[in-house]
Amino acid sequence: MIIRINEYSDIPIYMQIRNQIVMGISSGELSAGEQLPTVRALSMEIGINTMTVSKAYQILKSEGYILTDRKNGARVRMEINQSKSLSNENADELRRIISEAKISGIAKEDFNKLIDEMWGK
Amino acid sequence: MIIRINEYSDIPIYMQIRNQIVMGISSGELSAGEQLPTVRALSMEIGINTMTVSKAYQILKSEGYILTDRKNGARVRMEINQSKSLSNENADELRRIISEAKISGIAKEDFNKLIDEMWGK
Amino acid sequence: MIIRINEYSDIPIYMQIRNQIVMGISSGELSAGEQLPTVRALSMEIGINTMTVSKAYQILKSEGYILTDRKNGARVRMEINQSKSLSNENADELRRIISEAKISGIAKEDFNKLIDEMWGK
Amino acid sequence: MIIRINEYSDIPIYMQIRNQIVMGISSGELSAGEQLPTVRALSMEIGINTMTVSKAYQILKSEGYILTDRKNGARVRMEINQSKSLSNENADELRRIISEAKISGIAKEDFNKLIDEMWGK
DNA sequence: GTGGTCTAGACCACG
DNA sequence: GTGGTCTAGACCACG
Repeated sequence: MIIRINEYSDIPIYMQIRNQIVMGISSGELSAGEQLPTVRALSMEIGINTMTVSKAYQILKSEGYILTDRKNGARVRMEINQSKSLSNENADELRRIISEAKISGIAKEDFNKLIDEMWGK
Repeated sequence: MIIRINEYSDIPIYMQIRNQIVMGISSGELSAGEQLPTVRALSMEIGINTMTVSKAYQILKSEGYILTDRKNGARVRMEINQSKSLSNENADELRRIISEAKISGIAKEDFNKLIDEMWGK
Repeated sequence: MIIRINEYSDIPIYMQIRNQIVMGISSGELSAGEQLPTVRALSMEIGINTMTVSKAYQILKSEGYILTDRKNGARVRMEINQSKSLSNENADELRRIISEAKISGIAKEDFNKLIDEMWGK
Repeated sequence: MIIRINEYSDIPIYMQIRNQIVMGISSGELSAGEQLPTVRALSMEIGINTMTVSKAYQILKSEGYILTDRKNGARVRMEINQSKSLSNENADELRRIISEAKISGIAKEDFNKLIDEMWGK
């Protein structure tokens, strides 16, 4: 899995890493139980500090997406907690995005199509 | 229109103001041409620095949502640019939210229902 | 409130800080809404790096014990979530401690007295 | 006696082994003088490095819980030192746990009941 | 002035 | 070899 950092983004690097790994898990690009690159390997690959990668991994761990053990590094968790609901933050964000979509003149059916595409088959 | 600030949110206050005004425009609570409160009035009402409100208005202006002139203060723009598409940032955010929704076990039809509710009739 | 770091402890410094603040809240030494020292002030006071203090505060924040805002720094949260149960980790620790207490020959009534003292009137 | 290792726990494996053996002694599952499995046998059984098991046994020996000799391997000590008091570390941990229990809204009588259950009849 | 982010570099426990 | 911890120092956004 390739992580791409946008150094000009307002989103902190550790959060970009976190987000891309979550999206990789969601898309199936990273499968349950799969090994993630080591903190050192990933930090060298994308040219950032190990602390920054480590912070991303710790967030993913605290969110229950990955597990780390001392021997093997980090792996995607086999059973991720299925809350079956959006976090309040994500719900707020979604409301904001929908508001902006409506103002920009996107039709409801086009927005639905966009969601379908992003969700995947 | 009432603006509610969460001073402990990770979202900067100026961005909370900006977001709520955009959502007000989108919902129709703020209509085209409608006068916004002055920077001074709004800052007093929500108990924050005028600079913070001013920053929110500047962003809204640069995004094309409002117009300001010295005489009349700020007003909702009559014709907001209808790009008919999401910004790259919003598209990225939407992808992230959908990813997290999928991992959390939300069914596609339930997500669609949520979108419908948020979008409004 | 005075924070004391034991540099020889196996417990990481950020965790010692976190623990002492939690105990301060529990004992009432830190009351709801009370201002915590700034990251910089506390790090200077106890002679450690700001990052280490910052990590302690971030953990306390994520656990719901404190709130931070950009203007005023960190404060004890007014309503802390009342789960009314021990975490699994704390329950495991408690079981281990009780086992060791029993082996060391502590009588049940003496252990109860110890709990009473620690709990406070 | 069955040892269960959680490879993802923050508690080092050697400490998990140490803890479970101490709890086994405390509960009576391991009786005074009873033979422990050899380092080699236990390490194979739970699928970990012999060094890790060896470290656990060394700690148990230094704490006075077991005796080792080349001929007979490790055995539970006949008379374990009865200090009749908690170690400083355990007392600190207990204070921390009680603090968190109080904050989480657990009533004193419920905490006492929990202690009773964990202590056993 | 406040917390948040990031780096370069170091050391350590674990296994 | 792995992640975890910590430092000294810097810069930044927010308000």
